[in-house]
Amino acid sequence: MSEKASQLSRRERQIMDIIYAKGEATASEVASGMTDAPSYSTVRALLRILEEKGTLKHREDGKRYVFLPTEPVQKASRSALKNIVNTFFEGSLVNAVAALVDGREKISPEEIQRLESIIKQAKNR
Amino acid sequence: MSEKASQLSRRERQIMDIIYAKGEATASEVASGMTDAPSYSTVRALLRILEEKGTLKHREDGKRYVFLPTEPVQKASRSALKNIVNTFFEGSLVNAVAALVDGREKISPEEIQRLESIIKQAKNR
DNA sequence: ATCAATGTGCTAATAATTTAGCATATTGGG
DNA sequence: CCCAATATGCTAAATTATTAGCACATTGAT
Repeated sequence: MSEKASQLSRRERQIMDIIYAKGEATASEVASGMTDAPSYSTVRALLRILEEKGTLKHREDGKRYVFLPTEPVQKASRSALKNIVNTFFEGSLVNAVAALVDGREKISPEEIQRLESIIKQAKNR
Repeated sequence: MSEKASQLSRRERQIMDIIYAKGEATASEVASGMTDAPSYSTVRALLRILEEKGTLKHREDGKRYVFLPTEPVQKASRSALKNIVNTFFEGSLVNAVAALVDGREKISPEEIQRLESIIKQAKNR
């Protein structure tokens, strides 16, 4: 289990999710992305805390700060998936995929094709 | 996005994960499942809070309470997967599956076979 | 039948999170 | 040139979450 991720508080996670989804974001973008956003000031405070914790970093774009995750999205996403597979699917990759596919109304032929090629690739490894 | 789930605090989520993984659990089982467990008393307090929130319910087994999720595991797992797909994979099922498969060292022939049949089923729907 | 082990219920203190406010700097438009 | 808009830095209050303690009930073993 990724200990670090679960150390984040409710708001902190919410913010990280937004930033991961967007790739990177300014304080006001983060605020806009929250349905139940607190004040701008509060969002900035949380961003600062996340930066202190090392979860986020920022670059400067003119006078604004653009925040981005310290941990690359790929690593974070795999760790999140692994958590779910362990929590809900007893570690079974296949069961997780089944749930993903079943959860979908319909899957386009293009998607089917890509799924098939993913499996084909996995086969010869 | 599942709003309810993200309302849970750090400890609350930790407990829910344990209970989802086990299906159901007593207070002491939950405590055992936590690497950094606080006192038994604390765990019980959290279980009570989760029950007040409606996230958990319990049945009585002799004198003990056995706690189980209000929301069935299937529903919770799909909602968790959906969250991840939206947060990290721009809503793309296929990309999520790719990450799941890539994240694995090796996949057994049996697993490959099951994956293939999952896709076959999805195809004719 | 008594005592240790293990359970629940309730309460209260401490720690962490969440919140907003004020001071101040920079930029672009009128 | 000056002001509104939008930014950051810092601080402190308010709310939540986390924690443990005590009182009491039940069960099983000696």
